[in-house]
Amino acid sequence: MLSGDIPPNQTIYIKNLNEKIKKEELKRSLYCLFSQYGRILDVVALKTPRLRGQAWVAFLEVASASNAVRQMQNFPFYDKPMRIQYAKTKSDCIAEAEGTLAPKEKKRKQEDKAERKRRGDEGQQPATENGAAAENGGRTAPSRHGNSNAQEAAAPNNILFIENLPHETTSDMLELLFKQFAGFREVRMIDAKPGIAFVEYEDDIQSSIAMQALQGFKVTPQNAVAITFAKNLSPSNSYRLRHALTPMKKLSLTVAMNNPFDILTDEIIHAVLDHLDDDPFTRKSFSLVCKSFYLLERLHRKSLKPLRSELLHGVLHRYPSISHLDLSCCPRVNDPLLASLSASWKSTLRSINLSRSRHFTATGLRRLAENCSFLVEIDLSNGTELTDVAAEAVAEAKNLERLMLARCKLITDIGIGCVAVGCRKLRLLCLRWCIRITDLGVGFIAVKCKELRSLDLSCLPITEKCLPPILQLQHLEDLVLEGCLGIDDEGLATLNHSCKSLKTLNLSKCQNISHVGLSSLTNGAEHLKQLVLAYGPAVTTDLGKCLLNYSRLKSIRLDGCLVTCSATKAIGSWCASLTELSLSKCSGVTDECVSFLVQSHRELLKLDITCCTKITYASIDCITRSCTSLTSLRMESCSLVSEDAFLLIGQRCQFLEELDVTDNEINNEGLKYISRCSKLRSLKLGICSNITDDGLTHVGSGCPKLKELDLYRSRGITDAGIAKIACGCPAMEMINIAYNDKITDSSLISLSQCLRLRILEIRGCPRVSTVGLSTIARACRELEVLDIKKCVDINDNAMFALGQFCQNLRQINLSYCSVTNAGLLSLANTNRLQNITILHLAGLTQNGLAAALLACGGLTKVKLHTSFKPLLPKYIFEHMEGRGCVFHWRNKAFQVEIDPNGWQLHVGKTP
DNA sequence: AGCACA
Repeated sequence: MLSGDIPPNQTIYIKNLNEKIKKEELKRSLYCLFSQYGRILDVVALKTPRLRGQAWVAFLEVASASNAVRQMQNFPFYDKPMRIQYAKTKSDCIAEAEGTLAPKEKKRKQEDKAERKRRGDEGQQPATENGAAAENGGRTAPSRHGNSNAQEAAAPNNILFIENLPHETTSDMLELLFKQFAGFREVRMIDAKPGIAFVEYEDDIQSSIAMQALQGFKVTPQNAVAITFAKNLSPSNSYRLRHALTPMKKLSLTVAMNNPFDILTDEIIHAVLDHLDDDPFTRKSFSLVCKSFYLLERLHRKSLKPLRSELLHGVLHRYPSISHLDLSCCPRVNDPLLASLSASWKSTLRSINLSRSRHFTATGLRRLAENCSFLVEIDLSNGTELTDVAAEAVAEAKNLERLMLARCKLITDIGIGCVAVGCRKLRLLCLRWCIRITDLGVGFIAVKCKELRSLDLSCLPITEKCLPPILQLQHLEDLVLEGCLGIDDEGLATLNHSCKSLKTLNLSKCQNISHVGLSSLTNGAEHLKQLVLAYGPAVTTDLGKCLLNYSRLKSIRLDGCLVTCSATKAIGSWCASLTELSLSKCSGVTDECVSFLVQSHRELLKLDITCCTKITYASIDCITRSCTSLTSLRMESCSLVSEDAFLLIGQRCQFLEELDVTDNEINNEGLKYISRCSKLRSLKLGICSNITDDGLTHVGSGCPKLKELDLYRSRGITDAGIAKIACGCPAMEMINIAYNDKITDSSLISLSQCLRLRILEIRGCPRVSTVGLSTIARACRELEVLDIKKCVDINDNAMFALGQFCQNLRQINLSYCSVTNAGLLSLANTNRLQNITILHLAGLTQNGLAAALLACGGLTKVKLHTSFKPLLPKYIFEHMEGRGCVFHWRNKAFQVEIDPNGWQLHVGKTP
């Protein structure tokens, strides 16, 4: 090791530091960097010819120093790898703390230094006598820096000296000003000397903070106060200053002078960072505050979602503590990359998402599983090329708790058998669409992995034969058997076990299971909370009665089922109340059913009655009367519900956060009432042709929290309505105003106030142009998804603006716009573009397209017109597909214009 | 490469 023969020491010695970094910054950064290993007593760095590029960090504990020597060895710090050893001698601050720093020793040290200096300087400086050299050096030092003693600032202390006060200032006035800061003690003024004052705080840090905050404060327009530390301290204060400050406090004080944030301890900053974890933008702003925040953020960062795999190599060393790696934006992840990341984050990596990545094999997975022994989660969904060898490699991850293998269609019972043997700690396993896995593999899993909590077996060719061991799992809470057509009533009747721990059961699309099978399967499942029976057999009275066995049931989804009225009456006659009920697309649901249900489930929070086409005003009356705490109501296409029903929603359901009334008869009066729901976050008003700007005005003034608004084909609206929305809903993240022919640039200009806008759909708005979109691009820098299909007046200039300002753009549909080669190419500047659709761009040539495709390095999905296929050189496809991009070809004919009376499009001929 | 505390 680099520490060589030097015995362990509380202090570490670091060399090969970047000599360009200023001393104070270097000390501060070292402090930040090393405080992860323990309490630091002092950081020493000097810029003298002999000592530049080196530093000492003194820890309270030897163990901290040892860890620092080992773990930070060669850590790239200001672009240079640090070389770390134990220090050869004891630091003075430690000797002082131990009470062993004798004055004698100090003197001896000084002499040593003088001696060395003399020897080192031979030939360059005339030799001087020992004592004289030492003393002289001490005295001349300040004058070298060009500061006379008289002008030199006093050392930081607890008393501030205030100058340039208006003569009429009283101590009361000053007290008011200075007592806002913690630690305030008193103001002292001298009658004979107007214009100055002394303000005392409890300690130097508190006085420093007040100084920072009030420096230059204008008491009157002419009197900006000047604050310095007081110079002539009373004897008691000067004693305090000499003895109360530990070396570390001195350091943090010097630091506080430059940056007020630096007086925060690392623990506090880490606690702040813990709360920022899921928001990349906040973290980014955080690390831009100052260099030490930047550094700490790097060290603290635990999750990473790189936009491209090429970028990953560069950050392997930058972020030493990554535990969660999301590679879902990286279509190409090869074995060497898996090997190097698993080497870098060997002891930290706990979770990795490879669900959208390809080009790796069992070899890479094996390295991952072997290196990262703390790995608990791997998402390999969509690994359609992965075989049993890959599953065998995954089985090396002995601590794995969550494994997602959805659509790994080549993996068989053999592969899953390896996983069962290797990963005994599995708690969650998703085998959805692993169509080669049969009863054998599933049964084996259930026998071996006793810790399983959650098991997804959707669409597997399994039968009831694999169920007995599954139902014996002691902790199983979540079982998904969606689309398992091999399981039927007859088979289920053979079961004699029940799973008591089961909390959620999903039997959607299980056409062969009726209430008979359901009760055999859930016999004794007294903790069942959620039941999904969507798209299954008819919901009959018997089924309804069967549900009565589960007294703790909170949520039922019956989407797409034929529901009889008597069945809903049975469901309605429970004593306990459901919180979530979905009846979307249930044919057979009438007002009578709904009324019955909601009257006995008054605690309902979420209700979905999408496409319950028979219900009317009466249902809405009943729902809103009974379920006043409703937070989500989805009722798209309930076309018999009359316009006055919507008033009731606004009057009675003040807690609504989500409302979908797409394709309903709602009018402005209804919107007026609905805008009383001030908690509304999502409002869908697509194809609501009765609403106009008046209605939107109400929404704009009543729903300040709105994040999502859908006005697709709500053809009564104009720019004036959008202006009210833009003004009243600053939190807006997603807006759809597609196919509204009255919308112009003016709407886009108003929407540019919504700085958090992420998704903008203006497809088929023929009157918007480059001007409007460029304004959006300049203002809404978080834009991720943009649909401008058929906006024929949008041209290259708008693309230039997007390329310049919208660095987060992920997805764009440009079909039928007036964009040409140059505009398309400029989108490559956004760096993050993954998904692009271009059918019919008149100004685009094959060379322009080829150049743009190559330039947009992060593309994962490209939708093009078939006519381009033979025109592009073959190597383009090879190259793009090699990078992980998938091409989708469409052969739609050129569509000329939008039918002003509806959404049927005239189909014209190709140009 | 270089081990100090100003």
